[in-house]
Amino acid sequence: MSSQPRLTPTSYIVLGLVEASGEATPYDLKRTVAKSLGNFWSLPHAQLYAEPKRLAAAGLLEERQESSGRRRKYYRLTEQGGQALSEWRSAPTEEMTELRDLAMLKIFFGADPAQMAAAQLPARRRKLEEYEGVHELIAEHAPEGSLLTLEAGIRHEREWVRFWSGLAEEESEPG
Amino acid sequence: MSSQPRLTPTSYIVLGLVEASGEATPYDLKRTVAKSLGNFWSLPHAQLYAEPKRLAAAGLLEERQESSGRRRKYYRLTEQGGQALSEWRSAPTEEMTELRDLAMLKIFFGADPAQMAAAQLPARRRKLEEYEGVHELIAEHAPEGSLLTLEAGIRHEREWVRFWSGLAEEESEPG
DNA sequence: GGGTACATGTAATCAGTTACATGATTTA
DNA sequence: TAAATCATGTAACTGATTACATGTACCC
Repeated sequence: MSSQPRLTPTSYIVLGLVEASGEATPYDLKRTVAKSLGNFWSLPHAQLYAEPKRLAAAGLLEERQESSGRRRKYYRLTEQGGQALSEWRSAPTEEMTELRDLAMLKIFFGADPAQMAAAQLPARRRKLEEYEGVHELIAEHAPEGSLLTLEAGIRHEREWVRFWSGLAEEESEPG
Repeated sequence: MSSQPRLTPTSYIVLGLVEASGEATPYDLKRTVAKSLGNFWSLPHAQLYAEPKRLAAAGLLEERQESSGRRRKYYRLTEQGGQALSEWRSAPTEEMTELRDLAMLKIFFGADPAQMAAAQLPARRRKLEEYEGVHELIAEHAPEGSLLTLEAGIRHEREWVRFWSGLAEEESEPG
């Protein structure tokens, strides 16, 4: 009768993705993460095998295994799992993520800002462009939640680009 | 002769803080983190006991214990530790932290944006004000690195405030 | 002089990461 | 048909978090 283990963000990611799919294998989850969620909250694929198992043991997912061929494991929400997900999702949170940015950590400890900016700026710009491309592609049909997430990501990338631009050494115009 | 264990960000935080102090006990580190670094990269205090021990075993810190009274442990950088820190610090990184924001995760999975905004906005505003207060206090004398870190934090908080403001339900003016 | 908060640390657990392993498809 | 890549998973490790535990100083 499934004593509750601690539910982590990873747990809810799995529950949420399974809900969206109806039924999914860990590999399905992996692909979905790669496409949609992974940009702002990625997970190593091993967790997408381990976590559903935990959740199934806790009674929040139901596991079904193919009896032949690849013997894939399919998961779907149980009543209990659906309820846990709804409760979590509809509970507003004040929690605020820390920056935890490696480049900033180095700067905190005295690294040269201009040098760090030289490495960060192009990477941030690339990422920003990528996001903006995706946004254009999916703006019409994507569910509101994933659009908003993407938009938040874009805003913060823009902020990073502004920030690092300010620290980058000015390239003097040739001529 | 101390085989290198994996050095994590936590390791460099400890090395960096010890370098800044000259010599420090885990409790000193804890207080320093609480004041300066903890806002953008916090650690549970137990790690500030465990990690110096690891680093000492690896030859990057030198441990000295009081022989009486509280028998505190004092740590200072070894040559090797100083070098590891310098190398890490001066290596520019392209790595980009993901957002990993709980509220956004809930929204991704369909939570009501206005409700989430109602919880996030005041919290973000408080944090922003706090940062701005600290900034005014230390702007004159703080080392460049910690000022920049704080400024990055402020910019991102502002972005969050803008973002959630856009999602918050407009309070209709009474009258 | 008894309680409360600060100081200092250890132990146990567990989630997350890395590494390993192998079967099925596709492609050259 | 060999090589490479995709699909599917398990095992081992270890850093991070939580919980526990005790000593010292301060306060009423």
